[in-house]
Amino acid sequence: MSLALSAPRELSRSDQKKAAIIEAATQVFLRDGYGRANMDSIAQVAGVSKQTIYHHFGNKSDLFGAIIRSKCDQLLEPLEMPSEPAMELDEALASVARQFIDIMLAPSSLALHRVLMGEVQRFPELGRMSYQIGPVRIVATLAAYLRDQGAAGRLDLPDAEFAAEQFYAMLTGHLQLRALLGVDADPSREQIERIVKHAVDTTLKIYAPR
Amino acid sequence: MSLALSAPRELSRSDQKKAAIIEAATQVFLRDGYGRANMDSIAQVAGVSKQTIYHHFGNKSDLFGAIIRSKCDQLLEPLEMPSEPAMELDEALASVARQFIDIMLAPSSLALHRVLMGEVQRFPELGRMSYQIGPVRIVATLAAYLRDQGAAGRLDLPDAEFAAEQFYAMLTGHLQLRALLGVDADPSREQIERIVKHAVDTTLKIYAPR
DNA sequence: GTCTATAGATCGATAGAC
DNA sequence: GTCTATCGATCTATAGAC
Repeated sequence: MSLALSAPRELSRSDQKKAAIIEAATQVFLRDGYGRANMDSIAQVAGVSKQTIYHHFGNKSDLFGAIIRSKCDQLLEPLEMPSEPAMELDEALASVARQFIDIMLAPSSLALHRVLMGEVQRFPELGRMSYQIGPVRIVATLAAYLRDQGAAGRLDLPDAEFAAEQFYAMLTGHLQLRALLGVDADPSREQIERIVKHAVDTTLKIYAPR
Repeated sequence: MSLALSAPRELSRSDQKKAAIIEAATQVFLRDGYGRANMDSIAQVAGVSKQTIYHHFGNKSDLFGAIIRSKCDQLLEPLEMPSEPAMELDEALASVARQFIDIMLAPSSLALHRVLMGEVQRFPELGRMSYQIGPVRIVATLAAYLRDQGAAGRLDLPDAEFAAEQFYAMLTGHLQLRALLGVDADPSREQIERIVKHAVDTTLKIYAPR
């Protein structure tokens, strides 16, 4: 009776376990770091046996690579530039700036960076990958927006890519370093707004059309 | 004969070994990270037995704290602001900026940050300490200089501390993140000069006296 | 494919001689 | 104070039953 029904709409038992392992491993690796994370904890959190993990992922470092990849994909999903021309330039930049800051101060984003930075020597390609998926995509998106504004005559930019990088740097600067070192991990809305306003004002002033 | 001579001018055998342990532990911890560093390697590099380490430092985490403290002290030693009034404002800022960048991209500085960020959960006070000794001191030194320039009428700053933080952020932004993630760890002189010039020009333009 | 049980290796810390 | 030798805990990875 229920034989044919379950085929297309559900993951197989095996794929369910695989997903559970990725979720559990993400949690444990980001909480404990690569070195202190152990396969027994991951198996316990995932509700599977250790051998099931080894069957699906081979070994600890491959499992680590898999969860970093999945986390990177997931973190940058909701990145959107304002496309409505109705929005004023300064409000559009401020809105993007708030988005960047929220992403970069999200607990899982901080945990990802912390874990990754401790392991760049061992997994150089993971550091490069997360940079490509994170900052590079953010800067490219912003640069494209700035270029459009330049073409429309609202800005005078010699190098949109560089301007985007510097905009990003002004936002990220102290907030991210502080958070990564565990100092003032939860800045107030006022602090954030001040930094956003400064970055937007500075960018508009420097690249104002003559 | 040589009995009284050696007293004041040399460290005792014990202190020599202690210094050797700190040097070896710094090297091993910064290279391998806290988790993968092991006491046997440290003992071997220092040329002492493991028990000698335990006698001087109690346990692994206390040894780690000791070497982080010593490294922090040592890294920020050569920080100087230009005090000669002969130097032009833009050249002075550029010279400080180059100093900051050199410090922050120094291999041992990067290694320190990487190791520390991976361990903030376990050693929260070490993250805070390194932030106080590093960025806070840098920003305070720069803010004092900017305040002087403001008092002399060469700048119009509502908040020297904030201006210093933003100057620092513009320098540190992408270079540090990239280096920490192992992407482009050795930027060219041209790249650095471009970032320095942009940070100096921006600061001077924004805070130009009316 | 999934489980239990365990091999094999590493490492922090200590005991005890000198 | 410093050494050698070793314990005991922990963890990755695998063997073998179902």
